[in-house]
Order: sequence, then C-alpha cells, then structure tokens
Amino acid sequence: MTPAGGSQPARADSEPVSSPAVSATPADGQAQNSPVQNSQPARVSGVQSARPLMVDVARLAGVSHQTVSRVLNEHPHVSAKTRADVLAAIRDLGYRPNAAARSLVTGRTNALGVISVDSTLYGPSSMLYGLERAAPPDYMVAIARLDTFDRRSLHQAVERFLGQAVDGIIVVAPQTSAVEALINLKTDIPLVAIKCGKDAPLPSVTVDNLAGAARATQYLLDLGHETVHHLAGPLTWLDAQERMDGWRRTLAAAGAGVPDLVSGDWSARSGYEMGHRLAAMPDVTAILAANDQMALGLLRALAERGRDVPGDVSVVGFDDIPEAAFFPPPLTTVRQDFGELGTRAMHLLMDRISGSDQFVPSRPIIPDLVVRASAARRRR
Amino acid sequence: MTPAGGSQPARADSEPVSSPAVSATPADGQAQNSPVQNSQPARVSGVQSARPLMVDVARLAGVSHQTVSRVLNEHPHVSAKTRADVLAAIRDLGYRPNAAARSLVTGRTNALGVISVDSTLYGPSSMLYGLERAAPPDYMVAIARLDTFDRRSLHQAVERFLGQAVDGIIVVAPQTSAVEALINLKTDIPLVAIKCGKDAPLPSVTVDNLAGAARATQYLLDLGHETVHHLAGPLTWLDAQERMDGWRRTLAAAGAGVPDLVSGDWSARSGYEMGHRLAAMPDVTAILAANDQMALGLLRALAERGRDVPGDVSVVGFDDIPEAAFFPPPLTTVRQDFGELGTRAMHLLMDRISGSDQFVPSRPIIPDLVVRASAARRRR
DNA sequence: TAGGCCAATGTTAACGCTCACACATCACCT
DNA sequence: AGGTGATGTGTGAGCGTTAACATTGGCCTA
Repeated sequence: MTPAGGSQPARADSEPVSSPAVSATPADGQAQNSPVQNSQPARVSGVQSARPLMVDVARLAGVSHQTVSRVLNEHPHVSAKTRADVLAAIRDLGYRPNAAARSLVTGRTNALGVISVDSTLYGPSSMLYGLERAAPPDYMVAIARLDTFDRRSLHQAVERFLGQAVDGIIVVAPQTSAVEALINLKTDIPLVAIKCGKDAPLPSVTVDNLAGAARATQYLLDLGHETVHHLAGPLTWLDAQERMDGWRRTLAAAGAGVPDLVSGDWSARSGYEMGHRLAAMPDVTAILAANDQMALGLLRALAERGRDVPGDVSVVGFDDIPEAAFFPPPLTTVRQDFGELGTRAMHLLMDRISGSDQFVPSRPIIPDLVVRASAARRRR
Repeated sequence: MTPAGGSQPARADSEPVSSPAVSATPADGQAQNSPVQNSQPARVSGVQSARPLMVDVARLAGVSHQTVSRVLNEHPHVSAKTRADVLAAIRDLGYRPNAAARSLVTGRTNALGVISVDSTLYGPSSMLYGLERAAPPDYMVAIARLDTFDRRSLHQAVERFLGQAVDGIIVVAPQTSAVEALINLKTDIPLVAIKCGKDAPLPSVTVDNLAGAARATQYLLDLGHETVHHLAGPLTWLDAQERMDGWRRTLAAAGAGVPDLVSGDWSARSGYEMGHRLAAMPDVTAILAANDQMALGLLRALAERGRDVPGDVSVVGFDDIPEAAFFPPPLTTVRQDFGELGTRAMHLLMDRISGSDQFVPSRPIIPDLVVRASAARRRR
C-alpha cells in the first residue's frame, strides 16, 4: 500500500542543511506519513500543501505555539504587538485550529444537539429555527428528528449525540411519552426540554397552552356562544392535552356545557374529516381548533356543508401560522412566540453548560389572541 | 438480540472449568501491570466516576486497547470470542469512545453541515427534513441558516463549518447570488449544492422547475385559456427564475401572448397584494402562482373581488404543501419531491466524502402536476 | 540595592484514540 | 524441514491542541 518499504527514512533525512521553512519537527512523520491527500489538486505554489498547524503560525510569528494558543483563546498577558503578529501570521497562513485536538484536551466540543419530532409541522419547524438563531455563533447545532417519541428512540437519539460528544442537548418534547422517557434518562451532560409541560421535573421552557386555550374559549363565550366545541390535537401530545384542559376548564368555570371532544392529528386533512362531523351537528356555533392547519380543514368542511363562517359558526385556531391571515375567512387564532421560546431554551442550556446548576423554572410564555374574521357574535 | 452473532457460544462456554470472567483482575491488575499507569492518583479501584477509557475496557476484557479499537472499528482478524468479551466489557462499563480523540487521528468527524436560507418556508424546511433523514445514522447533521445569501455570509457559514471540521457541506442554494458565491469558493472538503440551477458547474442536484412550470402552463392552455398570467416568486431566486422561464417559453411556443410579470416574495401576503392587482384586470382568466402560499393569498384576493375560482379564473400553484388540498378551492399544483431531492444530495455528498471524485451531474427531478379543483375549462 | 511581584513568554506533559508495525501462532504448501 | 501466508494480538508513536508549570526580565517598593 504505502510506497515506502518500511524502514526509517527519518534518519537518512536528517540533513541539518534543510531549510527550516519546511518543518522543524522530525520531517519523517510529516512528509511520508501524513495523510496522502493527493485528492487535493495540487494547491498553492508552496510545498505547504497540508493544513498549517499552530506551530507553523508560531514559527512565522516568531513565538511559541503556546503564545498562539493564548491569542486564539483570548488569554490575558499577551502583549499587543505579539497578538498582532500572531493574528497576522494566522491570516497569512489561513490557519484554522483543529477542533478535534482542542476538544480532546478541553473536553468541550462547542456543539449541541436538538432532538425534535419528525415532521414539517409549523411548530417544530419554527422551534428549530428559533433555536438555531439563538445559538452562540461559535456553536454548532446538530439536529436529530424522531419518528416516534418512545423511550427507545429517544434514548437512541441521545446516545447518538453523546457519541458525538455534544456539550448539551435540547429536546423538543411535546409528547407525554417523551416526558416520561426524559425523566428517567440520566445524562452526564446538560439537557433542557421545550414544551414538556410545566410540571415536569426538568429544566425546561414551556408555553402556557392552558392560558391560550382559555383565552380563546372565553373570547368565544363572550361573543355570546352558549358553549364552544373543541377540535383537539392528538392527545398523546401535551400541547393537545393542555389546550383541551384550558378549553374544558373555561367552559366549566362559565357554567357552560362541555360537548364531546373531537380530535385530529394536527393535519388539515383530519380537521376536514372531523369538521364534517361537527358541521353535521346543528347546535355547533363555535369551535376552537387546536391548531391552524386543522382549522383550515375545518373551514373547508363547514363551507362544503353550507355553514357560513363566522355567520353560522365561529372558528378560532391555534399557532398563527403565516397563512392564517389568508384563510377563508382570515383566522382568529392564538399566537405562540416560538422565537422567544427558542431563545429562552438556548439561554437555559448555555447557563447549564457553563456550570450554573441552578434550576430556575422559567415562567411559561403566555400566548396572544390574534383577532381576525373567523369568529363573530352569535347570531340569534 | 441474540448474542450469538454466528459464533458458537456453546462451545466457548463448555470450555475449561475455571471461569476467567471473574479473575479478570480488577485489583491485581493494578499491582502487576503497574508499569502502565501509576501516574493516575488513586481513583482506580472502586469509584470509577470518570468516564471509562478504552484501556479500562481492555483491562476488563483481558486484551490490549488496540484489540478493543479493532472491535469498535470492525476490523477483520479478531476472533469471535475476543470480540464477544470486548463487547461485553464495553456494555458493562458503559464505555463510549471519545469522538474528539478519534477525529484527531483519523481526520474525520462524521459530521456534516447544511447551509440553508433563513426561513420557515415549506421548501427549505422540507429539504432539511429530507436531508436529515437521508443522512447515515452515524453522521451528525449540523445546520446553519443564512439571512441573506451574499458572498460574505456564505463564506462565513462555510468557515464556521470548516472550523468545526465537518466532513462535508450541503448548500441549499436557491438564489442566484448563492450560486455565484459558491462557484468561486474553494473548500478543501466536499461540497454539494441543491437547487443551484442545472447549469452551475458544481456537484449538485436540482428540480426541473422549468418542466414543472411548463407543464402547469400547458395544462391551463389546454383548458382553453388564451393565455396564462404568472405570479412569480422573487427573481433573486433561481426557482422563481426557472419557473418564470418555463411559463414564458410555453406561452411563446403556443403562440400565446405573454402578459406582464407580477412577482411576490413567496408569502401569502404578497400573493394577496399582487392578487388584488391581477383581480382588477378583467382579461385575466388563468394564473400560475410560483408557490402555494402565494396562491392562497391570490385566492383570497380573487374572492374579495368577487371573481370565482375556477369559474372566472383558474389558479395553479407550485409545491403542493400539505394544506393545498384544503384551500378554497382545493389547489391544483405542481409537486416537488423534496424527500428524493434530499436523498440524492446526501448520496452525492457521501460518495464524494468516500473518495469517488467523479462529477456525475444527476438528472434533475421532474415535478408532478397534482390536479385538484382550482383550475377549470375556460368559461366562454 | 535587594527583594518581590507580575506581565509576558517558553517548555513539557497530557488528552484518548488509531495507525503502522512487530510478533506469535497455526495451517498449508513445496 | 523450511518457507510462506493468513490470522490474531500487543507495542509504541503520534494526531494538534491546551493546561500546568517554569522562566525571564522589568518595575516597584522598602
């Protein structure tokens, strides 16, 4: 394989003459042994085809490699001139520190993992976006998406990240199964959860779904509706459960009847199917949908049945996806601030990574009601 | 699940009496092997609080660390029994190899970076999903989202990934500026582009937007419309340009007049605004929208102006987002297979990472027309 | 003017793994 | 017998960085 028939060319090579420009260290290892990267089409003129090392920078700047390291890590006690020299050398050589070597000695990788549900739903996708945006610029954000949130796949995902040695993990855990799995999962690195419900004994940030749903329900009641129906999300999701709770409690508190629950799977299709069921019930005058996509399907079903919105039936959604304002009719809905959620989660994680172990349960984010045209005063 | 793995555990078990399992020397190993590592103060016996090292596994399994390494890396020439012993020791100790140390010596990190536009648009988001799903299970997928795709931010993102030493980069580069920036960007690691246009001199995978738009336009012409208007996306995007091209060429080929172009920014809002403009023009009977969100806004504007869809105006979208089937009316649209796109891009990248340097330009993916209810035969 | 302190830099030893070898067996051919 | 492989295993040398300590020289203080 290797061209060399073995032996030690090192000794033979030990010409004192050779210009130090090439390499001060035992040139043998370098020249021969180094990864035979001829995959690189012959690069710059110089022989220095391999990536420059810290020691190359040091030599060019006329200092020791340790001083280069100090400059790189912004240690104090480096004179301004030295720093400038080193920086110049780094630029000239196009030097880039080797992350693996650094990690090996520091024990930190500057990478973190995000585990999320396997979907292109608006919520999770916005969440991911918010997280990536909130991450420190020198951090790498890796993602893992899960099809199901059972204990096994969660463990597996965590294991994967642990294997890749991330510094911390964020789990977007909107399903009850995820929370359970998370609770008896002990990792030796910081982990924070998003949307794990406000009672979970985990460092986490959450949205007050209950308050959001309550707000929307109350809004509909105030509009004169005798009661409000609910098109819930899949009840394996905490969001769905909490929204249902908020809806139910508000009705109970108002002394309104609590209709049977109807639930879908977040998709517009399921909203459409369940919508047909609801549309067939003449006493339905107000519906709270657990997300906007289902509300869209619901609107379509109502339209097909000839029930006018908001004339005959008022509809309120949840999430405020960007398209909601253009639904037929523009959807009154509950907005969650995913950006804020991501920022808080990231801060929480970074705090824990940098040592502070305090477990401050952050106050849940309260969603807003965005009033548009899909809900109106009850027609009598 | 079976530990057998093809070997003969029966025979191994029935071997001599003395159970070597126990005598494996937790304690005496210290005394005898001493020349090894007495640099470690205490800590050795009992409380193995720190993460176990490869050498710990080796000791427990009664082999050398190198053998453990061989098992881990699936080298040949390890006996079945040894392998089993090592595996058992790994399990017992909960050993997990240190990724940094491995990277340091192999020069590979098993991580790859995805650079994408900063948005929660359906396309990029689906793309990301497809990529993550197509990635080899032992690879970590890191993401970087860009606000703008100018040369500087692209370089910066690439630099970041290079700094983190990923093995390869995938750039979702749907904007012309990105392609330019990409072309004169030389990295020393494999890079593949998605949606960079089929003429870019880059390893890439693309969707044949032109064919998709042509198909949709022809469909509308065949429905008897004298011409087709186009609500384009932002023309800084290649997708928008290509779709426009497909539309324009089809009209030209059919000898139909080419109306003035109207363009938005992909959002439903812009579709709504431009839609009002189009709705005011009485001769408009067919519109091809460059994506589904804009089509939604367009539908709303048409409805507000009292133009029936598809009675008065036919509308066709692009993308086939999951909600499109529930638009008012259900949207006829062009579907892109993002999953396939992601898979192909990932394969291409992995091929290049593992050395094959052939530049096989893969055939663009042809999108489908999904016929629903928003386009109909021209009413005369 | 000696002593001490501190800024500025250099030297050496890990970090935990894989690679290239060396070595030891065993099998099978001449 | 003696090679010649193939197989199985151990040894030592790095990979490129940072941490810990060592060293220098200048400036302050008593």
